Order: sequence, then C-alpha cells, then structure tokens
Amino acid sequence: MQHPSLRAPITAADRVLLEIQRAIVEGEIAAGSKISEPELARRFDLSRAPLREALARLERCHLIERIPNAGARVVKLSTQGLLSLYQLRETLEGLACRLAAEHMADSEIAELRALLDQHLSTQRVREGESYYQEAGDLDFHYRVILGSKNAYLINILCDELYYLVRMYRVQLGMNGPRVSRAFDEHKAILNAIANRDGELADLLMRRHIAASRRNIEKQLEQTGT
Amino acid sequence: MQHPSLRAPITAADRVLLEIQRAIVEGEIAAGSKISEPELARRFDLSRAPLREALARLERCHLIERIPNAGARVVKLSTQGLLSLYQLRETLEGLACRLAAEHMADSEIAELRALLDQHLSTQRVREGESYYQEAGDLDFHYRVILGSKNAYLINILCDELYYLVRMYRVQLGMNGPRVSRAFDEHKAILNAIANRDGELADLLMRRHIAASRRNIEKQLEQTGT
DNA sequence: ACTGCCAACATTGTCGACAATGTCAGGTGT
DNA sequence: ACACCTGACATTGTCGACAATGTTGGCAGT
Repeated sequence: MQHPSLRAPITAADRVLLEIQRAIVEGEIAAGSKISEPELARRFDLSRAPLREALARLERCHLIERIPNAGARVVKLSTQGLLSLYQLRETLEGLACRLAAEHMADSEIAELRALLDQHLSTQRVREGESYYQEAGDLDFHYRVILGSKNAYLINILCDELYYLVRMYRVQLGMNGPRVSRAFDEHKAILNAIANRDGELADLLMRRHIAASRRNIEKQLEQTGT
Repeated sequence: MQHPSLRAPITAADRVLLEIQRAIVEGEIAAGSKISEPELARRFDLSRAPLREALARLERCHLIERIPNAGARVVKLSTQGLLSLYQLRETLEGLACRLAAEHMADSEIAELRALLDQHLSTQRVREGESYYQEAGDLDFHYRVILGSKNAYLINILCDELYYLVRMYRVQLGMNGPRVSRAFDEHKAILNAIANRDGELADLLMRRHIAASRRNIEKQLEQTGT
C-alpha cells in the first residue's frame, strides 16, 4: 500500500511495465490496438511471465482491457470515458484536498508553496514551453493527494487513475492551455489548505478539475469522437 | 472494465482467487499472516503461475500486500485502515447515489424497491438471522453503485474496496446490528433516487455509511486495537 | 452466391525447472 | 556477551515448453 516508485527492488516486470506505460500514454502503442504477448516479449527481450505481470498491472491502471483466453487491447479514448474519469477525479481530489487541509504538516505546506513559486518563475522564463507546466501541474496534484495521508485514496488516484489522465492529456495535445489560470487556481487551493479550510479547498479543487475537464472536452470534440 | 462475475470464461486462476478471497475475508487465513506461494500451490493443487495471477488480483483489492523478492502478507485490520476505507466509501458511494439518481432507469428503481420489500419481509420472518441482512445490505449497495453507470466508480467500489469492507464486517462479527435502522435508511435513499434528487441521495448515503462506520468502530475498540 | 461446418493456426493459460534474491542460524572475532 | 560475517536454506522471479482455448480461412452443401 505504498507508491510504487518507493518500492526498492526493481524487477524485470517493473522495468517493462514502465516502458509499456509510457508507450501507451504517449500513443506509441495506438489506443484500441491489440496487445500480443509474444510480440511484446520479443520486443523487450524477456519471457512472457514478467510480461504478464506487467499486463496485470496495466489492467489495474485501466490502460488495457483483458478478456480471458482472448487477449488484451489498449483502451480507447472516448467522451464517455473522459466524463466518467473526471467525475471521479473531482470527487476524489476534492476529498484529498479536504484531508490535506487537516493532515499536511506545516513543513509540507511550505515546500508546496516553494514549488509553486518555482513553477511560476520557470513558466515566465520559458513562455509557451508547456512541458514544464504539464509536469508542474501533476507535481502539485500529487503532493496534495499524498498530503491526504489516506493510503487507499493515494493508491487509487496516483496508481490507478493518473496514467489515464495523462493519456488523455498527451494524446489530445493538451500542451499549453490554461497556464496562468491554473497557476492562480493552484495558489488559491494552497492558501485554503494553509488556512486549514478543508471545505474551501475541496470546493476550489473541484472547480479546478471541472475547468480542466471542460478544456479537454472542447479539444476532444474538435479532434473527433 | 466490467464486473468480474460477468466475464464468461472461468480459468484456474479465477477459481483459486475466489477461494482465497473467501478464506481471507472469513479469517480462515489469518490477518497479518504470511502468504507462501509453494504452500498455497500445494493446497489448491495447481502451479504457481495461476496462483501468482490470483495474488496480483488479491493485491488489487487490498487483501494482501506484496514486497518484491520478499513475499506477500495478508493485510492487518486497524482503526486507521477502517477510517481511511470508510472516508473513501462515504465520498464514493455518495457520488454513486447522486449519479444513480440521474442515470438509473425507472425499471431498475422498481426492482430495487421490490428487493427492499422482500428483504423487509424475510427479516421479519427470521428475526435475528443476520446473514440475510448482511447479504441484503450488500445487494442494495451494489445495485445503487451499478446504477451510477460510471465504469471506473463501479470498478473501484465493487472490485477493489468491497472485499475489504466485508473482511472488516465479518472478522469483527458485525452480524445482527442496526437492522431496522439500516432498512429505514435504505428506504429513504431509494426514495431520494426515485425522486431524482441526487443531492439528497448523496447526503443520505453518506450519513448511512457514517453510521455504519461508527458502529464498526465501536466494535473494533471493544475487541482490541 | 451465401451459410454453416471443419481443420489448421495463433494466442493465451498452465506447468515444472532454474536463477536470483532474501532470510536465518551458526560461528568467529573483539 | 555482543556484533558481524558467512554459508546453507527457503522463497520469489524468470524461463522455455506443453495444453487448452479462440480465431480464421477454406470447403461442402444448399
């Protein structure tokens, strides 16, 4: 019940999992395409045993769907799926914020504030360079989630849902939008947490994610169904 | 992304998964005890490959915890864990209720009402026989969750969290409490859903689960840490 | 020409053995 | 007596091969 990056020993299954996760999230393995165990085993030069272990975990984070005796497919992105995913995110990250306002140590809050200031400056320097914003946004959300101190909540958001979130953002080209707006919203959320106002932090986070959802929905409609 | 009971082909890993799940939930395999792959393989008379597949899914529903190269242990019940679990349940099932009020078909609502009436009568007949209450309560919650029509939400609650919920209830001997109260609360929730009042249904479900949590917490404090 | 059956193929599920890692008891040195 | 090292043991991770299941193309019958 801890974040996988913390688990010390790295096995072959772990390595191939990270590679396939990245490949799927970035679209290198196309959404909706079939997964062939023998093919992937050759490609990554290992046996099917650790590969199947990796596939089990990919299913856990909703990146693939398996049917017994029939194989696995990469998930397809859809408006319906995006809506379901963000409905959950709004509720869960709202809860995370409320709990973070109760449980985060003062030192953690200070670090988070420092992080935001740092992001702000790098963002001004590299105007338009959106990768930093993307990574920075994730970093902020991760810290708040971890601040909730609820192991199940952390597991669900960080290990099971966020890879999918990233997949939607990357594959729909969510590169440089909402930059300054998002920063302001992050700042407001942080202030609410610092004031130990869980209710407000909850509300602000839900709005923040709802805005993000509308942003992606717009993009998805333009791109096609 | 569907409830496992719907997946047609049943493999050896599926069978042993169900058996071990039951054994852990009912305490036949003690909480906190170490899991030995060779031992379980002998006990269920199969090879370690499908067993490891089953263990991967047990980890997914938080019944065991694995450490690479070191083995797996059955989870230990704790007040902290119970609190974390129920914090999540309150929020998630509240959301499920709100969505169910929006998405459940009239026919589904009618079936749910029939189910409640049936439970009420059997409960009156078999006063004190708590198994039916336990099963009936789960049945009610499952139907509401499924009524949300949110695949991710359904997956998290039914496949990842509810085995643990049952484990707490069974091992703490939550057999016959809160019977009539719970029925009334279910009825009120159903009415809110039938009236398409998602906000009220959300609130009532949260209260219902909070009451259940306090009930179990009391039991846990009496039993020990 | 179309439908239904059938056989050959490819893929997934399972198995037993080997390699790598972790654990623990016993011994040694201080 | 205590801490550390060491080596034998047990367990987990990985591998290649076999069995079971699903899929696909071709053939026969209507």
